[in-house]
Amino acid sequence: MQLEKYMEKLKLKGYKKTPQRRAIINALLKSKGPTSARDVLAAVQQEFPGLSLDTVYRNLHLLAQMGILHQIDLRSAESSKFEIGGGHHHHLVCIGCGRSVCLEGCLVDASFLSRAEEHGFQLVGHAFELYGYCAGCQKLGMGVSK
Amino acid sequence: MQLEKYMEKLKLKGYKKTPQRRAIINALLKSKGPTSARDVLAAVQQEFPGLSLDTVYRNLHLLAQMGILHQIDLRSAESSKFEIGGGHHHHLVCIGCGRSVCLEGCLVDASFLSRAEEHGFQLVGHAFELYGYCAGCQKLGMGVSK
DNA sequence: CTCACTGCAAAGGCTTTGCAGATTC
DNA sequence: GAATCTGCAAAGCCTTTGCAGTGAG
Repeated sequence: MQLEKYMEKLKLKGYKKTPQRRAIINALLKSKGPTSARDVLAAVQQEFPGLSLDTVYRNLHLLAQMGILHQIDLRSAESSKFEIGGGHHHHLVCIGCGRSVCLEGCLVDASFLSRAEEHGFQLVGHAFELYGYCAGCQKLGMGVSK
Repeated sequence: MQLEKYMEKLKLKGYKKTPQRRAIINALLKSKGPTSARDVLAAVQQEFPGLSLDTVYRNLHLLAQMGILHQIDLRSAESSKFEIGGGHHHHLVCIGCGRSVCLEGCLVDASFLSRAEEHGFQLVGHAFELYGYCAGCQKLGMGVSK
């Protein structure tokens, strides 16, 4: 069970195990892919009706700071998204209509990782996005003329 | 001269060559790496004191929609950033202190590009970021304990 | 002369912060 | 009992939108 592992991690750092926190982490674990603060609130709503958006934000930042989750800002998104653990989802974002497609798999280049280590970094995650025009938008003449 | 090439591209699409537009594109060309709307405004300020932030936003979106520049939202940044042309800068972002380091070079994986094409996308750019803890923050005990 | 563009001002949306009370340990 | 955490409310920022006047073609 991942949930309790994370709660324990928080406790070790002097943070408290509150039911709200537990619900938020649980929502993130159940969600697949990038999740916004509002998404979390919605997911937790039925199990925890009184939870406020402020609390979600505060916990999201705390968890991100601890490396439990990392924040990724998708170009197409209207708000910041967070992703827990190691599930990698990369995106193909259309500049024309804003729609995005998920690409399975992950291209982690070993040379890049080693370069990160040269800088003394301890890596916890990454994000990769491709930008372009989808087929539909190209038909509408939005693409780059060659 | 890149500037006039872009202005011409705009004209072809029916957009007008305004001095404000020229100043904005010029600022982006001179800037190295990701630039925010406010950065552009500041850069243009001395050459074009009256330029408004709204105009910067509108032009940034227009240029992004045309594929002249692409928008990247860096996790560490407080606002959206735009990058012109094909100069690739990837980043190593510290979760602890928010500082980021530029990584030269670019890992464009051929298999990813071909997968984008399978979706019918016409690519114009991409962004890649690594998240972790810098040496300083690890010393402060912010890293992930093993 | 027409259509696009700019500035101004106001509104919108996401996110953060201050504070008092409740909760964990 | 002490320190953290939550909710509420308000403020802060970045960004977008409406509108009238200006400017390019």
